[in-house]
Amino acid sequence: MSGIERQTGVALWRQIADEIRAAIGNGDHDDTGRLPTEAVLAARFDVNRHTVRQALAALAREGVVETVQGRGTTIVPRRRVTYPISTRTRFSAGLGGQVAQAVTRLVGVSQESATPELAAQLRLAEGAPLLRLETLGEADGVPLSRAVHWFDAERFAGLPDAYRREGSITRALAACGVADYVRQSTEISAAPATASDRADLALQPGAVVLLTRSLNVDAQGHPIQASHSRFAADRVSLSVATEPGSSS
Amino acid sequence: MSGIERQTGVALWRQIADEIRAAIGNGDHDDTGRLPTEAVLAARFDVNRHTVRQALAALAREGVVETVQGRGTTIVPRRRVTYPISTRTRFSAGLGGQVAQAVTRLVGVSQESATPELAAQLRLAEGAPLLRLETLGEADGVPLSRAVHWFDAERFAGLPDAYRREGSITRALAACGVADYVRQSTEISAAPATASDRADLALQPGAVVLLTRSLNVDAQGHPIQASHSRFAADRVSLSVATEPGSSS
DNA sequence: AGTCATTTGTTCGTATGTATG
DNA sequence: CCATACATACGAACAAATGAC
Repeated sequence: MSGIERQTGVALWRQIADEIRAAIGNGDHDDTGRLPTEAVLAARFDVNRHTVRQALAALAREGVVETVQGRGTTIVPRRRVTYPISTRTRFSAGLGGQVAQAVTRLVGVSQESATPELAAQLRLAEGAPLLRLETLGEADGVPLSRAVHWFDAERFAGLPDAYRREGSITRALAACGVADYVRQSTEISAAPATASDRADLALQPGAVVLLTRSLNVDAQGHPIQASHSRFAADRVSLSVATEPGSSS
Repeated sequence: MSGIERQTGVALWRQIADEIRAAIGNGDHDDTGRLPTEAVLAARFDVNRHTVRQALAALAREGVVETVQGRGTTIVPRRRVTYPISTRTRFSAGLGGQVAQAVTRLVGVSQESATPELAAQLRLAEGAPLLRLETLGEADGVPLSRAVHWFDAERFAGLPDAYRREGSITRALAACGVADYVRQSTEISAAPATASDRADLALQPGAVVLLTRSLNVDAQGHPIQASHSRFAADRVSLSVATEPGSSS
């Protein structure tokens, strides 16, 4: 069972590159961080050595591995940031300690009318005006997530200006009179990265994104913010603590 | 910005198929459930109509769309099962109401020694004997998830037999003296489906899996079960409720 | 019924990419 | 490096089915 298939529209060298990248991501390698030789890989995947070389060349271009003549191919170490999901979910604070600098940048502000789904979530009339903020989450200069946030445009008219002043949604909401809010629900799925994901998050073709749809409510339990986030799955994992007292 | 790229090792028709599949998954289509004509899609992606046809043919083979001569291509309605993650996470019960029949099948039992990570999670000595159960979760005959569960082999020696009698981990644990348990933590990530994922979950090449690593503890807070699960991302989404009183 | 525009299905040929040995 | 076999992509036709008039 070599695992790769022909005539699937994906070139063998790319399938092999994807398998090796996934294996590296799962930590399936010995302590040396050394990949098997090209001849061994060619035998394992049941392809010609040329094909393995093409796969390794692609991974080297991505920066996943490094190949040196006479020495072999070694894995370039990389780590995955864990993003906690709890009642207190906030982007920058959640990454604290794992990275030197976590920032969210505002990349777009617009107004649109509520779809049925968003209206129901935010308890507004269908078609009600919504404020739409697009943000890019980065850690140490590496893009981690792209998100779209929707707010009641009437209640939060001053939010974009506040965001530009304060530099975070939490502080911008505080400036708009929301002293506190909690994450009520999060729905998580995953999908292949789209072309715009690849552009915004600097991903390779074949990469995967983690998708979340979440709702934040204020202290009175009234919904204030609906969000759709897209995380680079090879750089982020989500952590859910399900302890009864997790609200503290 | 057509979004697709040439010479990436992924055939254009497959990139287009992936884009269309993702768009359908995101609900980006009008109410008619009708796809644009081949000519329109060819113009949008800036490719020949043949190439679009190849992409649509692949999606039709997957069952995502249906094409009729003279009429066009329509989306085959499909829904995604939502799997709730909470302190009370149980496979079959969580899907109740969404599907007619949810079952977990035991597909493998073996014994192995604890890795450092598993030993720390289960509070056992490194190398301690572990019971390893592999299960396949299905809903209405469609495979949804594949999971590996680890238990202390000494404490739960009778578990495999109990599972075969009872047909569920929850009831098997009850038979082993664990009247109740709760989900303590869940870590979620995503990755391209591996070859064995595709085989076990009947996935197409290019499919994506949602990965969870979780820990269950008994009423005294002592860890009893560590699990690694792999969900078919196009058939399952995970739902996290983060309400303070969600333990009920 | 028939006509028409629209849309998918099929068949040529040609050029380039992929994979092997 | 080469030669060979097959997959991929394009272009230009024409055939066949659909739905509306």
